[in-house]
Amino acid sequence: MTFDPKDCGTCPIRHRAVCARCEADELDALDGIKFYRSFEAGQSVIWSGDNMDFVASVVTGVASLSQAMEDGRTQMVGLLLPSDFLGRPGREFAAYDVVAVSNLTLCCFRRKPFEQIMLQTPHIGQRLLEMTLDELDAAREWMLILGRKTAREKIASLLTILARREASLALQTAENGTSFELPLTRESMADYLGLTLETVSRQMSAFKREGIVLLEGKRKVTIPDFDALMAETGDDADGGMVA
Amino acid sequence: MTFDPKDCGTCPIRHRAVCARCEADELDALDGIKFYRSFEAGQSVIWSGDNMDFVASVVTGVASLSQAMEDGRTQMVGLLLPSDFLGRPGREFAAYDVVAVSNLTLCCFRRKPFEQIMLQTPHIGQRLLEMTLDELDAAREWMLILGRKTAREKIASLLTILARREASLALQTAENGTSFELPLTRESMADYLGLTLETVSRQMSAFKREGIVLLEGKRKVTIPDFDALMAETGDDADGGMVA
DNA sequence: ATTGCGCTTTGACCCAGATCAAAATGTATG
DNA sequence: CATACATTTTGATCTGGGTCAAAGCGCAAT
Repeated sequence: MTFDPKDCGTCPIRHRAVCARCEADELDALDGIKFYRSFEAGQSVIWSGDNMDFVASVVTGVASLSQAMEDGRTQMVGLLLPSDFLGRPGREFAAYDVVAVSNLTLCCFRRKPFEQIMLQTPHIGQRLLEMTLDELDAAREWMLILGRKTAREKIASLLTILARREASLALQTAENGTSFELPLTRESMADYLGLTLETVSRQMSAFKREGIVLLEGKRKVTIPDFDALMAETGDDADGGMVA
Repeated sequence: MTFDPKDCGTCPIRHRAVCARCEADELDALDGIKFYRSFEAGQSVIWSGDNMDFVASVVTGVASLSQAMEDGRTQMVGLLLPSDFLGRPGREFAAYDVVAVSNLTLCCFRRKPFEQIMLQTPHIGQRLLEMTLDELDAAREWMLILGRKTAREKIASLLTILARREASLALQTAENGTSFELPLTRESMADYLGLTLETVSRQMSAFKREGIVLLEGKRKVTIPDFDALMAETGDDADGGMVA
């Protein structure tokens, strides 16, 4: 099925995005205020403090939210994958720097009318609440990673998270281990984890040396034994994230 | 005005909590499923993984949410002050350890009926969404602190946050600087900031020695020059948190 | 093929904060 | 008011990850 921007029925994130619970007439209302925007890998979507007159769903690709300190230190505070929501209803100015980590397509809604529609459409607010609560849980797991884990555990945790997301969004798990395209550069990984890119590189090399991950080229990652990787995250064995 | 548990009109968090936007009849519905619980400083409210059949608003006092790793490392991931919401509608088991940091009073709602009422009362869902978005912003500011700030900047940031909260909840700023009761032990501060308690103590001593904060006893904190403290946080001078 | 450029790897060294240990403050209890 | 226990402070030492520096890739453009 190819994606026809005119028809939400063909949209790849139709049943996971903020519009997931909408009925046909509700989709029509949204359709009237929506437009698509695309960005190439590396491009900036918006800068913190800029006026932001839209909110959006990530349709394809990956975007990062990050905060910068004036001396240049940077911390990624959000990683948006397909179906994730960008922006905050009621907020006029962007709170974070948003960058297209890979090629990116957004389904944008003009903010003011979106807020209006939201008032009349409980389904949207309900879904947004659910998504926001999920993001808050993810942020809290991330805080444990940032505050208490070693560099090695941080890398293992990130790979685990990416592998799981891949598995949930995609295809099937090949028997010979999980395998996916790393959407992040070493620097982005460092910004995600509160490390330097050198430390990220060293730990990746260590995992490669130990056979816990296999690297083809710089970006293709294969995890032959997912449990072995999990054991390095420092988390409970029983995959019991957010119990 | 003294607080009469029978009458939401006298409730100190009436216009900030999850029920802030409720009309009289909506409050009545909530009233039918609510009950109060109190905890002494240090007591556990609930353990991660426990069955949690209520959600709640903090009425008075302070509670912490934290995550523990099996080897004992602990990271605080939420600090709930009066009017903050505890629990997640639709979630059966607690995701975090919740501890009463100071003496604590909760206004609890039985979870199942609360979820029911929420479906019929957009005002509650709307307010909860707003509060959750605020918490997500706070979590993201916190992630910058955990990932990129020095110990000194972390302490300054925490004191700034507490002082600001105090200022917003309370009275007036005395001309001779802000002053408040530190609700956290050195260990809790360490858990909040991803440090050890020794490092927290050393940095507090340094600020005291430099006259940036004044300590009476172990808990009473006075900040003679708020801008001087702000300058130590590493944030933009123009107080422009979450722009 | 060669140059250039962005990204990654690797090495050598250093330091902020962790760890280990002890003393100094409270502050409850009998 | 002495004892016991929790909390905090301070000191001495160690180390994981940061910093600085220099090679190694790929890959695109000429």
